[in-house]
Amino acid sequence: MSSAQQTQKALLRVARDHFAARGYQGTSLAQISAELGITKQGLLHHFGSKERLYRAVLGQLNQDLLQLLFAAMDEAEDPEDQLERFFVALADFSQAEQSASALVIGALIDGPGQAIIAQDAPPPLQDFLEPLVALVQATARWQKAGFPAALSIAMKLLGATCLFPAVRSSLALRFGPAPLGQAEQQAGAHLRDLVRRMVLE
Amino acid sequence: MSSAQQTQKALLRVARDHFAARGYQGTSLAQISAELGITKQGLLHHFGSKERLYRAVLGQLNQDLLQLLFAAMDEAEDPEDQLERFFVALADFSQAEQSASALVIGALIDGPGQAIIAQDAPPPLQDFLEPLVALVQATARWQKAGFPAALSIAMKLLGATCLFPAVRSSLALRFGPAPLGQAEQQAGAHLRDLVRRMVLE
DNA sequence: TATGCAACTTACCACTTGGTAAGTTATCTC
DNA sequence: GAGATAACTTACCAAGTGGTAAGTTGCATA
Repeated sequence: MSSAQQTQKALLRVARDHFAARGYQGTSLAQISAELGITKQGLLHHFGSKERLYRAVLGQLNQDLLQLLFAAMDEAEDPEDQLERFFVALADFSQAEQSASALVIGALIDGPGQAIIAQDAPPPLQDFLEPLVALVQATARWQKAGFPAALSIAMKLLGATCLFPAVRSSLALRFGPAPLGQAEQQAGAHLRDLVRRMVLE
Repeated sequence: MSSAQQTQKALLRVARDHFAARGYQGTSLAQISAELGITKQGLLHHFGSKERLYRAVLGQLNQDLLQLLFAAMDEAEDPEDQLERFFVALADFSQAEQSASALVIGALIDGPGQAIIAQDAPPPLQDFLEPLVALVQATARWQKAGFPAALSIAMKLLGATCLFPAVRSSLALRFGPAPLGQAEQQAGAHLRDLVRRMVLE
């Protein structure tokens, strides 16, 4: 990997954490570049604008999610098992990369529609959402219910998976770090149970 | 009701919609006051600061959620039925008041921890979260699992309920308004099913 | 050694942000 | 009618925003 790609990856990593922790509007290029030890304009040199930087972060996230999804689809035969594996993998991923779930929620909430992302650009995470909904629709339980039903179910599963990791630090302040640690340990099993119950007849 | 209270309610309503649609950081006092037809300083006169205005909005939301929760608890005997009724009521409420679910997610994500809300102040929605978790813990399935498990389950149910309404407009742009309308119609039934499957043994 | 180019930096810029100070107007009570 | 108080307004302000322009540095290749 060239050193240019290395630096870009480092920039993206720091930018991703800032966007995840404070949202798009709450993140300033000055903050990111200060943490990187470069000037704001050095950051702009690589990505051109704040919006393009955000899109690059979401593009990376999109790839990560797609990789999790396809890996889960390779590991199992039935769509039901594939979904279960994917969401558990997503929960694990969100636990390891604290930023992921907050980014997912943020990208969905202020993805298109608001002025953050240009309307002609492809909506962020769309490449990931479409096969996910298709996978829900491939299950025996939901294949006759139509696309809107599959979309509704997919969003419920995604919400159940992503909210907890995204608000983890907030909950730790509310209920104490010890209960939160225990809750986090059990979250994976609970999620597996939830997905199975929603996907099996 | 005095006219002062009436105007304050109108201010809160408009502010709530802005905070819900664009988040705390993305909302400016100038935008809110422009929509209200008053000056930014007229708005500050009532609430003192942006943070206090936000806290007032979240306080109102907290009351609304508590009312839904207690109403559900009055309507049924078993904690399982109470939970089912509450989450369906919350979904209906989120459909009527488009801002509610986005506010819930926002309040949880950037509630305490970040610099938005002063750390000594009580965390927003805490009065609502505690009885909700307690209600989960009162069910036969989860009462032996301990508080952390109940917290994990409560957040999953909340995420499953709130994500879809919060990202509704974004999804409408992605998949078209017609499928979204159908998905919205079925979301209540899906949610009822999900809560029941997670709460019953 | 010369050329070119990516990777920056310094210096700005126009604009918006939340917030303060002081003054004005209307309303309500005594 | 007098006085107080709530409900504003106009006029600012310092700080921070994303972004542009122009220059500098260092390295790779011809």
